[in-house]
Amino acid sequence: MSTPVRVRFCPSPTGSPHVGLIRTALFNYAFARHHGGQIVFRMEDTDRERSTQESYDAILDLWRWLGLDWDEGIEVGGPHGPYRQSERGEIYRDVLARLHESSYTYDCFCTNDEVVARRQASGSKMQGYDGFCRDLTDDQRAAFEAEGRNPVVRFRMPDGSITWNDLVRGDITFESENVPDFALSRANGDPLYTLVNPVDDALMEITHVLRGEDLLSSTPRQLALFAALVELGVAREVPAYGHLPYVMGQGNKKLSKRDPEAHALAYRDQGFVPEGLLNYLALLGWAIAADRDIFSLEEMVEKFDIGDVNANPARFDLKKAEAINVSQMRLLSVEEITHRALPFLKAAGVVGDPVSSADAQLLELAMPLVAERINKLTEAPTMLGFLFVDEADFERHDDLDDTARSVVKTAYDALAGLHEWSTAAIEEALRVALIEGLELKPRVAFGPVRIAATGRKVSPPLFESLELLGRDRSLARLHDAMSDPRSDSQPDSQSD
RNA sequence: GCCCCCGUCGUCUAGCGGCCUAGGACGUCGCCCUCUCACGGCGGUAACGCCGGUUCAAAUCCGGUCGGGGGUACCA
Repeated sequence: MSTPVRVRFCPSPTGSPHVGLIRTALFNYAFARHHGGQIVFRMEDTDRERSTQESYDAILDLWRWLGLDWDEGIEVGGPHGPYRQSERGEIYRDVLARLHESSYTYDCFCTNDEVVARRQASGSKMQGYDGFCRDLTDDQRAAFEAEGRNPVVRFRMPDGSITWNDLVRGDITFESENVPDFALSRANGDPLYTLVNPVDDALMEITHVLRGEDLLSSTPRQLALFAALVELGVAREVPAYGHLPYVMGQGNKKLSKRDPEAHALAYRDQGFVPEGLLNYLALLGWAIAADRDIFSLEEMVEKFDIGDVNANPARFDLKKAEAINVSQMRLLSVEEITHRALPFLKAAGVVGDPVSSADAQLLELAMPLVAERINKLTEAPTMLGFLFVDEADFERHDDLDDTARSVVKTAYDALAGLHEWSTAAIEEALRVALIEGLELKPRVAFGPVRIAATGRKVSPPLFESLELLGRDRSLARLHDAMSDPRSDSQPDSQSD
């Protein structure tokens, strides 16, 4: 009987959440759910300078939008709380005291400049802390304190080597001599990530740590600390570690917060569906099968194996992300697309909030026309606006030249006498008048009519659109278009 | 400098010794479908960084080399 899997989401609420953060969360999610395990969500807000409530809220928004749920942690509570590290100061102070009692740590009074100066003086090529304060005498301590210096607490790295079997990369070994003693708390007493992250993993009984490759080199330090925590009875066991590959941007650098495509929330705002973003992110380092790349979160959970994760960095490709998103959108029903597009339609003022019953009815008829041709939810308002706008506010976004206006006139004449205002009748009338009568190519014939009726070169299918627009509005717009050039000149001025 | 990670089409990847004259997807190019757009269909393009070894056989295993990335904080 193996111990149940427990993983954690542990973002730092600094700035706008990054897609790499989501990728990491997604893999943790898939791993935990695949094994029927639990997910703990804690906020690592020990950096008081950079942590913000705004960022905290954005992270929660994002997780909820994506549907990455958790079992324990912020917002939902649990037996190992509180789940904001800023509220766990007491716990860290206690652990620090116990580590100190057992001489796992020591006070260090050095400034960074002093360390660098000593390194240079000795001609050492090593960097990082040199262990100067490891064995201070009482007199030395007193001297530093007399200077008014406050010490940081450093962890005493044990001798030997540290090896772990990385879930993604296999055996990795560091020699301790290459891992300098590191600080666990600031001189002002504030705990640092180096302490807080392993301590909480221990206390929250995390069994598997899947995190970004950027943290790989801090793993030997955490493992050494963990060994001490186990000795002290703070930790039950050392979790397994797996380091996920980087998400790269353009060129050969990490996708940074500077890159616009790094901001996860932007995808929601640009009209991606969560299924699309998640599916694309899953592809960054993992594949469900050799010949398939469209799948649901549920399918990912079912098939996910951390051992299958690729160790090499993946470049974020917006084009592919968009393509995957389109594929996911096509899998949604018209009703679902309508539901998802509604906030965008409201925001654009295409429909009111709440939606009137007339608009709701029209929407139900119109959405089938656009659901399968929009690639992002934000395209819905652009495509549907012409149907909902008041006639007084209707405007044409594309121009008509004289030839086009004469086509519109012919179309108007053909439609004005129509007995039945249906898609089929409209199409028949326009084809007879324009294709057969004027002998025009379809695109030359219908383009001007489209612009006249919808205001744009791109719209839902024309005949259906005219039917939905209704006879009166359609004819009025055509009439307006054929007689009202947007320039100063009048249409009949040239016949003088 | 030192330490660690990584190396298959432009990009994401499949491949875990023979099924590979290396498969899929995105991109790109050409064609088809077509009332616009989007979708869709067909076809083309394009990769195992290099050098050694192990083996009857290597993209797959080993060593080296080169290249890329990260770390080397009182950030996370």
